[in-house]
Amino acid sequence: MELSEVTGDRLVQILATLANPHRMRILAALAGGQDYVSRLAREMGISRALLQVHLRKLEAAGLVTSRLVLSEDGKAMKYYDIEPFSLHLTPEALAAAALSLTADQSQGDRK
Amino acid sequence: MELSEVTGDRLVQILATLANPHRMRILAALAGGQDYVSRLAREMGISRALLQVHLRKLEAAGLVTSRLVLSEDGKAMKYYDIEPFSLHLTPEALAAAALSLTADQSQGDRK
DNA sequence: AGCACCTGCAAGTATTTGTTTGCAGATGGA
DNA sequence: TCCATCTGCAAACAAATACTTGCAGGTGCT
Repeated sequence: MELSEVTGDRLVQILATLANPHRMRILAALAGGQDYVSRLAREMGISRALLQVHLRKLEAAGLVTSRLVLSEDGKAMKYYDIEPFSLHLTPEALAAAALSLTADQSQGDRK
Repeated sequence: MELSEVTGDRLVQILATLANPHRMRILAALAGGQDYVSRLAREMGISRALLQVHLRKLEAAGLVTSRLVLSEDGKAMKYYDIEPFSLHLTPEALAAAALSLTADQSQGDRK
């Protein structure tokens, strides 16, 4: 995923997702290879519930992908992989992205 | 500012600061040249108080710098400039940054 | 003095985000 | 059956962020 391919709103979402210690560690762990939820939770020393919440955010932001895999012994395991990305943040790049931010509040109507 | 120069904690701070529509627009505006608070607020159509809050965050993250300038007509204006940065975010780069995240909670003590 | 500019900040509230706890369902093996 | 493993999620609470409002101080010009 490249910076030029994302809208301003999506970039905000991606950055907000990356801006969290837990999620940064999760990505770091997955950078070393795919893993499934329970094991990853054990390795990181955090609760499965908490990990799941963060994984959902990461997936919503498109930074990781998941797939359900049936292990040899019949257990259903959910594996997560990193979705490669390369975002080169510079003032100019952000300025370009800012152009595609949705209106919302803030602009146009000062009283 | 380069990615290799910042710690994981600082990277989290920087990303959290960038992950906001207002701040992204502010950077976009400043990318076009320095500006002072009141004028910038007018151009963006947001309140000065709100702008100041965001500018303080941007400055705390080291993304902009400020200096007080006395205009010809005696008014004290606070000018803000962008502090150039170039952060190339990739899974590997984040994994490296994650190594320098401070301990806090999350790691080491699963019960 | 009154108005138009410039600055700064804190208190209070609204909103969003993060975390825990608890429950539920499934499989395989002892 | 009971235990260990895997999954999922929502409700409730805690904490961090965002935003508004209101006040205060300054200069210069009419």
